[in-house]
Amino acid sequence: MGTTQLETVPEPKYWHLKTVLSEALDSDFAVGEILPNERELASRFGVARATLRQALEQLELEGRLQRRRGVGTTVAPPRVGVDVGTSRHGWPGAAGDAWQPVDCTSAVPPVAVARMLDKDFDAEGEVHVVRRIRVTNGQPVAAELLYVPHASVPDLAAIEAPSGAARARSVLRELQRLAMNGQDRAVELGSARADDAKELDRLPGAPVLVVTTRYFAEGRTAAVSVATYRADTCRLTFGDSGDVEISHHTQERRAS
Amino acid sequence: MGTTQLETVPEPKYWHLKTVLSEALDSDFAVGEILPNERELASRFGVARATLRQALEQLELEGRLQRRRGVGTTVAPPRVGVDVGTSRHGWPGAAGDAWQPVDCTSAVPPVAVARMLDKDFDAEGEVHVVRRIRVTNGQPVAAELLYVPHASVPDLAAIEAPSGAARARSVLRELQRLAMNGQDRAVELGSARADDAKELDRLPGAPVLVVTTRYFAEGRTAAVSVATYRADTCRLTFGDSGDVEISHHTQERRAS
DNA sequence: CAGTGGTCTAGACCACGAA
DNA sequence: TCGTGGTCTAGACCACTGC
Repeated sequence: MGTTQLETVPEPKYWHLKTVLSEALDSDFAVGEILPNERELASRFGVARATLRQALEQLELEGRLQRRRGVGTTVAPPRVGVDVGTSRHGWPGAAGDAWQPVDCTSAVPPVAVARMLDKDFDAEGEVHVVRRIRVTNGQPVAAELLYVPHASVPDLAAIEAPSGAARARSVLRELQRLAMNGQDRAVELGSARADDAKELDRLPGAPVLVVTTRYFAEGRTAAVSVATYRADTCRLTFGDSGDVEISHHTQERRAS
Repeated sequence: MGTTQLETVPEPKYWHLKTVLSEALDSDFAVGEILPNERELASRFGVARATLRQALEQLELEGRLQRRRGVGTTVAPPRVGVDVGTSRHGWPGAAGDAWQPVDCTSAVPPVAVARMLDKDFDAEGEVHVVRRIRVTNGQPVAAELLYVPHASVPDLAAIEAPSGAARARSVLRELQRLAMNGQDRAVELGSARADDAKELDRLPGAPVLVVTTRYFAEGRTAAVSVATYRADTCRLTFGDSGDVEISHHTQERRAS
C-alpha cells in the first residue's frame, strides 16, 4: 500500500536535516575535516540550498561546525572552556589574567553603560575606554571594552601616552590602587558589532555571549566591563568551588 | 554630479535594515506594541521578505523583538535578569529557590552528562531525572533536567510515588541530606530541543543559554543539572555582591 | 583564476491563533 | 475564515580565499 506512512507530524525539513547531519558528524567525520560544499550537500539531500543552509546555521550555532567564506565548512573542535569566575576578587589587568590590552581612548559610553556607572561621572560624559582581547590557544575568544570613569583613576598622568596599549596599561595600573568592594556579573546573548567581529575573526552579527561586569570600589561603580565572547567556540565556566579541578569536554545535547 | 555617492563599502542590506529598525524601535514604538506585518514592512523598505526577516531574526536574537506565529511581531520588554549565582551553597530544591518540580523519571543520561557523573553510578546506567521549570513574572524562563545517580539518594523509598511531581520532590528532599562540597558551573549557547521548546513556549531550535551545574558531595559528583534559559528574554546574573539592582538593555553601539 | 560561503529575490505553500 | 509568521524553492550575483 502507498499509505504505510502516516506522516502525522511533518517535521520541518531543515530540522530533520540537522539531525541527520549531526549524526553524520559524530560518526563519519573527524575534527577539522572539511565537508562537501553547500551546493553539493543540498543536491545530495534533495533540498534547496537555502534549506540546507538553515540546518548548517543551527549546527554552527551549537558549535558543531565552522564556516568560512572562500574556504568551506569544517567540523569544529569541542568548545573551549574559558574561565570567567576566578578573578572574582581581582581588578582587570591584575597579574596573570588572560587579557591583553590593545589600546585606550576617551569616549562617551553607550547609554546602557552610562546607566550603570554612577550618575556623577565626569560632566562631559567621557570616560576612559580600554580595549582588550583575550586569546586562548592562539585563537581570539573575546573582545572587551572596559569603561573607567576619570574619577576612578585620578592620579593618571595626562602627560603619558595619550592613547594606545601603553596608556591602556597605565589605566589598568591605576585601577589596581583602589580597594575593591565587590563585583557583579551578567551574561546574555548578543550579536557582534562590526569592530568586535573583526577582532574575533567573525562576520558582523555573529552570535556572542556578552559578559557585563561591574566593579565596585569606594561605594561607587569604579568600572564597567563589556566582554563579548564567541558563542560558537566558547563555554564560559564559573569555578565556584575553587578547589575541585576538572577536565571535561564539551557538553553535547542528546534527548534522554 | 552623478558621482556624489562613492558607495565604497556595500554594507549588507539586512544589516542596514536592522540598524534602521533598531533606531525606529527606540524612538517610535512602545514595549508591547505590534509592528506592521512582514510583507508590509518588506515592501515599505523595498526589499524581499526573506531579507527583512533576516533583520528581524537578529533583532529577536538581541531581545528587541518577539515574534509569534499567527499573532505578529511585537516590541519586547527589556530582558529579565534571572539570578543564577546566589543558590551557591544550596542544593536544588532548597527552600525558596525559583524552580518548581514537574516530574521525575528514570533514564540513561546523555553521554555528556554521564561523563560528568563519576563512572561508578549504577551499573545499568540509569539515574533519576527530575524535570523542573522556572517561572518569573508568570512567564516560563527556563527548563531543567536534573540528573541524580541512585547512589546520591540511597534512602529514597522505591515504594513512594514512582513518578510525577511527588517523586521529584522526594528526590530533591533526599538530596538535601548530603553535605555539599561545592559546585561548578558553565554557560554556553545552544538551541532548544523539542521538549524544552514546548515548555518555554518557543519553537524548537530557538536560541537558549545552557547552564550546566555539577554538585559535589562526599567526593563525588552528586548531581548534574542542565538548565536551558530562553536566550531572547533572559539575562543571567551572577550576584557576586548580591545587593545591587540593575535594568539595562542590550549592548549598544559605542559613541566615538 | 576558480571555488567557497554570504546575500538577495520573488514567488509559493503551510501551521497556527484569533475572531 | 482570515491574517500572521514559518518553511521552502530555484534561481542570481557578490565577497572572499587560495592557487
